[in-house]
Amino acid sequence: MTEIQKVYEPQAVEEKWYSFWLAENCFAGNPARVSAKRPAYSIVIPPPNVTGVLTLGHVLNNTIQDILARKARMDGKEVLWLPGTDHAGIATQTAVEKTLKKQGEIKHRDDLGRERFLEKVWEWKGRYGGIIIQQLKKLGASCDWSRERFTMDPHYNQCVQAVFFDLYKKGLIYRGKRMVNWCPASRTALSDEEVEMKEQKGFLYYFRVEVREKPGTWLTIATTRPETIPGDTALAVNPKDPRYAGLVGLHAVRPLPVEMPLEERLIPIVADEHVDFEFGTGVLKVTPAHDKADFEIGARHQLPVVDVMNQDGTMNVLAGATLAGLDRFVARKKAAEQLTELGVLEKEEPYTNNVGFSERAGVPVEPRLSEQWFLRYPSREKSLECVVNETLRFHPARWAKVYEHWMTGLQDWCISRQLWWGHRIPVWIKTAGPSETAEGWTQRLAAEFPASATELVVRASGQELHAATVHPEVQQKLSAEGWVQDSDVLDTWFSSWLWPFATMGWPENTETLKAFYPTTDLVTGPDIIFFWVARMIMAGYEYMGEMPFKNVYFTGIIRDKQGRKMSKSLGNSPDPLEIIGKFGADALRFGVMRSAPLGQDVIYDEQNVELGRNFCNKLWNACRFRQMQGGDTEGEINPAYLTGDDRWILLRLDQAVQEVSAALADYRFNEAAASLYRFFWSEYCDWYIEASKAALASTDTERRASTVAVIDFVLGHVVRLFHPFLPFITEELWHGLGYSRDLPPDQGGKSIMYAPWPKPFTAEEKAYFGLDDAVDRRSSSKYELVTLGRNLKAQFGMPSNKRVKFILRAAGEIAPIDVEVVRILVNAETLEVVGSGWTTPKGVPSAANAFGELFLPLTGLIDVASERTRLAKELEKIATEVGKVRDKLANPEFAQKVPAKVLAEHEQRLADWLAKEKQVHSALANLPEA
RNA sequence: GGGCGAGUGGCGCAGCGGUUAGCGCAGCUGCCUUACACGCAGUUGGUCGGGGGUUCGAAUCCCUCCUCGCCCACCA
Repeated sequence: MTEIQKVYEPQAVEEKWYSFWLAENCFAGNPARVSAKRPAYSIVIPPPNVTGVLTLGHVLNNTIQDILARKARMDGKEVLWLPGTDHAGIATQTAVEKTLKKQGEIKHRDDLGRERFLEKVWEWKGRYGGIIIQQLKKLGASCDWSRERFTMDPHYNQCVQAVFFDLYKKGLIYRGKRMVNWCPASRTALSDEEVEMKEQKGFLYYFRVEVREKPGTWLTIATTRPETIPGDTALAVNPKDPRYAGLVGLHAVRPLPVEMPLEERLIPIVADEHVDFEFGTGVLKVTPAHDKADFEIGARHQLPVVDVMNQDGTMNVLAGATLAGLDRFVARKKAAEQLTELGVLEKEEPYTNNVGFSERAGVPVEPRLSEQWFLRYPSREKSLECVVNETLRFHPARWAKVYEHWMTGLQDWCISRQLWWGHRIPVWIKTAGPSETAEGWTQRLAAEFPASATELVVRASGQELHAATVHPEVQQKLSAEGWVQDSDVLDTWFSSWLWPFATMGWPENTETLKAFYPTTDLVTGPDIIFFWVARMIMAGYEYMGEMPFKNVYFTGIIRDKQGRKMSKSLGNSPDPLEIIGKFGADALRFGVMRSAPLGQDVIYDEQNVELGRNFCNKLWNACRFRQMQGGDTEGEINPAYLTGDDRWILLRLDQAVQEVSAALADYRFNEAAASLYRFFWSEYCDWYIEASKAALASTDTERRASTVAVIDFVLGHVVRLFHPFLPFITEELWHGLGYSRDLPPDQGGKSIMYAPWPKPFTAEEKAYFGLDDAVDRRSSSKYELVTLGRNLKAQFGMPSNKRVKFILRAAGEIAPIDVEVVRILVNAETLEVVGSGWTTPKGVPSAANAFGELFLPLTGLIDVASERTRLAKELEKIATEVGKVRDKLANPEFAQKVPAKVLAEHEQRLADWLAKEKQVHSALANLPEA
């Protein structure tokens, strides 16, 4: 540290080191360096939306990835953390469209047309596309930026097309007219996963219809959607329902549209198992065009399908003159009014039911019959199996169940979207003319383009011919011949699912793929387990023959203090960049990680970041303290000079190294952070540094040098252990303290990120430094006695800075250095050491433990009565505990059944309490008469 | 309706068969003791959601109930 400031100021330090890392190419993952001795470690980033901005969710997610990547580098692995962004079809298109509308440029995207609109989106991407990447850099993310990918890169587009083509060829992709989830706001189909069920308050409308063949016979029907009545093409009852047994096969008169001739409003009454006769009246109106279940009933009974709605959710002419043109929700009310006017509405009751919402647009989806592309998922068995048998591990493991459940009930995936921003479907369509056949076209094109044989499939589909091809010349030819390319694009996730290998150069078998696929860890939120994780696994097996990652770590969701999800609309989502500006990136990282238990939601509280900031400052100052001591950097530790405190801190360090390594291996980041925090703050700073001041003040230069060497040893470990969490400050300290000095560049000489991860001591090292349990116990009990001594002062109302005289009667031999340590720690003016023969003067408060006895001679200043009360209270507590242990031991069954070890423990505990009781008794007896 | 997760001092968490139930924050009381007031020392709070059971022994295992959160599910 060139400049020693009292307070750590992160901004300049962060700038400096991030530029340094980039300039030195520290983040590059190089397949050529991978070997048996240097194994590969890889992560692909969950690509954020290209036009997105950093949220706390990203902070959590990417900090975890960065910790994993940095730890792996320190473990000597060749690390590739591959970054990039996602084109995010609907989200981006809607955002751009909205902005253009707001700016008054257009009313609808149709005003621009496909080409010009796409130009605008690319323009937008150019303007805002880099923001989130820059923000990730501020966080300290150690991605290999030279490999940044975008899901609409030309190469990536080729991958998507190739995969589409391949699946089409395999017959897994098909086109069909089916019920899909239609979003009237975005005017596109959605997959089932993009639909969110929400409770909706509405009404259940009861209306009646007359049976044509039995005038005077009326049936009452309950529905939540009266506006779809004009689309009803049947009534259905359960075949087992005795109430309606005689009516099946007859007809009812549909009330709407009113202007329609009665004969055209006759609909059959059919019997279908699907009808629940407990619900409503047991009579179901069947609207095949606007309900998935109804569609199926319709199919079973060959009912006509009458679509009464437009793409945008307004009613069309088939809904009748009154409803036509109205929005579906307005039409609902209007239809109810019409029923009232007709006198057939019996009642409306308030009713709450589940309605599917488009998760992007936030409006109810409309089940709608339309022509779409579907995918029957490939490689399903392997994908299910690998998670079930834990070849691919989920952390926490419970998500495996969720995955299993979904994989078991897999439905085909609707992959086409009626959008413009995305990968256009590589299929050309033509209405088949007379004598035109798929075979004919295949032969013709194959003759003209011999190389196209494996890149072209022509199929007949009803009246149409479909030519799927990834061959550019064939594509041109088809256009020239009057074929028209399908105007739909693919679901964004149809490109994202290729991410782990498409970003590494697939379909070529690149060096990168060979070295880094499958990736090691994937870090993502459980909310995209189906959207992304599951699909990547299937794509991985299908195209690489192997799983895409070995581990998936599912983060929690970031919530605010009140436990609410962070959201823009609630305004409870703080800007991470502002937080970084205020507290520093390390502070944010540490604050978030400390409060992020494995797989548990994270409550975000700025206080945690403040704590992180304070922690960095503490670390800074502890290193500053070291620097003020001068002396050689990382000198030799001479075992002959090690104090009890030195040995104790080395033992505790060893413990911390083990704890942190184990926690990180299990993805228990918060525990790793907590271990480090505790070790560094409570053990190293609060006890060791203070105790070491005795040795540092020593005139014995050897002793002093040895302690400085211990400090360097511990700090050198501490900064490395912290580096994955706090990359910036640790880099600064690593160089500032000169720990990088004698190391080769690839082992920490250049950057701490290549310094080896600390290892626990070997048995030999422990023996060499004389580290054993006895050392630990003795120092611990020394510190415990210090605490008791401090308590004495506090109890007698002495300010902690008041330097008084203490007397110590040690339980055994005591080294002179320890006397000085105790003196400093209790902040005594003098500490007089007396022998066991020393008699206690009357009225001197004392405290004792295994280490010895401390006396605080106050020469008559103490309040005898309150001291008596205090000791009496203490005795009371001891008596309770003694009682508890005695009762246990007295229980014959206890002695019989309990393991010997536990029995011994209890006996020891009793002895300890009794000893303590004796001490308190004598202290009490020692009080002067009142 | 099914599945999952969580209920421990004011707040956030740890402990998951045997400890005097821990930790951090906040609170309170002293302190600017020359690394750090983004700090130091000391300290008040809980009997572990309710009930039942297993056990020599339960916050920890089992059963049941309650509360909260998430996911899945075509009852109109």
